[in-house]
Amino acid sequence: MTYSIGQVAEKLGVTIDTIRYYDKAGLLPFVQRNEIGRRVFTDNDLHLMRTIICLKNAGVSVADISTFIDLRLQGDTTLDQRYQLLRDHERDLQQQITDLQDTMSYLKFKEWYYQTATAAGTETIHFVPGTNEVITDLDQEYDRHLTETGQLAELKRFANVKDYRLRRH
Amino acid sequence: MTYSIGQVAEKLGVTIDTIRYYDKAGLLPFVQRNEIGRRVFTDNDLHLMRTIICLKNAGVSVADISTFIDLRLQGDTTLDQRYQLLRDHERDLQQQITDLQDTMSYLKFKEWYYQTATAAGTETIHFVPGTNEVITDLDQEYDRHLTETGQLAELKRFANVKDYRLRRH
DNA sequence: GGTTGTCCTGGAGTCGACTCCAGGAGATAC
DNA sequence: GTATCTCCTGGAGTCGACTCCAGGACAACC
Repeated sequence: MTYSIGQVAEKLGVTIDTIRYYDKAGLLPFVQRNEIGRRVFTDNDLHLMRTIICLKNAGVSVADISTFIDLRLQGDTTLDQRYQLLRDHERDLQQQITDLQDTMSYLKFKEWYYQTATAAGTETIHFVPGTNEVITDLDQEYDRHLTETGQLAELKRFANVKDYRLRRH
Repeated sequence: MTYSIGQVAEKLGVTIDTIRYYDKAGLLPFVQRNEIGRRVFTDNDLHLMRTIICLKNAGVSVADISTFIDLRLQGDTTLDQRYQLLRDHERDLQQQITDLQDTMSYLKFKEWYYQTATAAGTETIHFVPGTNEVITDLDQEYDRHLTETGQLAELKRFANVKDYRLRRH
């Protein structure tokens, strides 16, 4: 079973141009051509391309993915290098996830800020009276809110957010 | 207490150029100038800039952040719009986190693939004998591995990964 | 009064990852 | 036999978010 570039694009949810761009960039050296010069993709090629797309989703640059593909072409002697490369990107990815979770907890704080302000009809409930400055220890009030609604414990259970308050900027 | 652009850059961990770029882009209309035209930042400005940086971390574009700041300038009538805007970005952010977690589980599968291949000294243990094609139901073997090492249950507990196998491409 | 340091502006350049385009070639449909 | 479709190439253009640069101003120290 083989596929044309259009069918592959459809299957993988990317554009034809993107596939050609990846090919130009050296990510698809394994793809064969037919008599009239058109690309012919096998099921195995699709497997590999899914790995490429996965690495891309993990935030790996096209240049780094190219390195990975080169290693693959060199055969079994590079197995360990490829493993290490994936491990490195796993570390990056974990960092990205943690960062986004931190951002999420800040966003939730801000949502609480606007919810309470909307309820009060004015943002000034969060300001130092007579000024336009936000109360400095609004954190503590938010903590009380989290405790009251039983969300604090849940938040603290987040394995990789040791102290959400430290991370909330 | 006020700060110069250099001090703010230091405090927020961004470059001076980035701050000026944000100012040009309309993200910092609240920042005042002194007699000789230099920017003067207050503690309150820093608060706001942290929110801006948080939104940026959440993947919000500069254009969208600009909208948020504009709404803020319009006062209390826009409180609800600002809340909705944050909610929308929370949804995006949750999607991003879920996607990264899926990518992570695929990456872990690939690591297992290379670990076992390295242990065997050759990648061919994952190929259909006599070919260069990956065994199609390698998934199941990986499942067995996860079960044996007690990781499957843990993986399934991931709230937002309903079926990690569906998502692993 | 010269050097150094931090700031200012407008505008050009960069980078990654596409995305689009012109011009052309086989295959298929009517 | 011509219109339509899908494919090909090289190369130019785009987009967002910076990043850098030239040329200049003020302040502070020596």
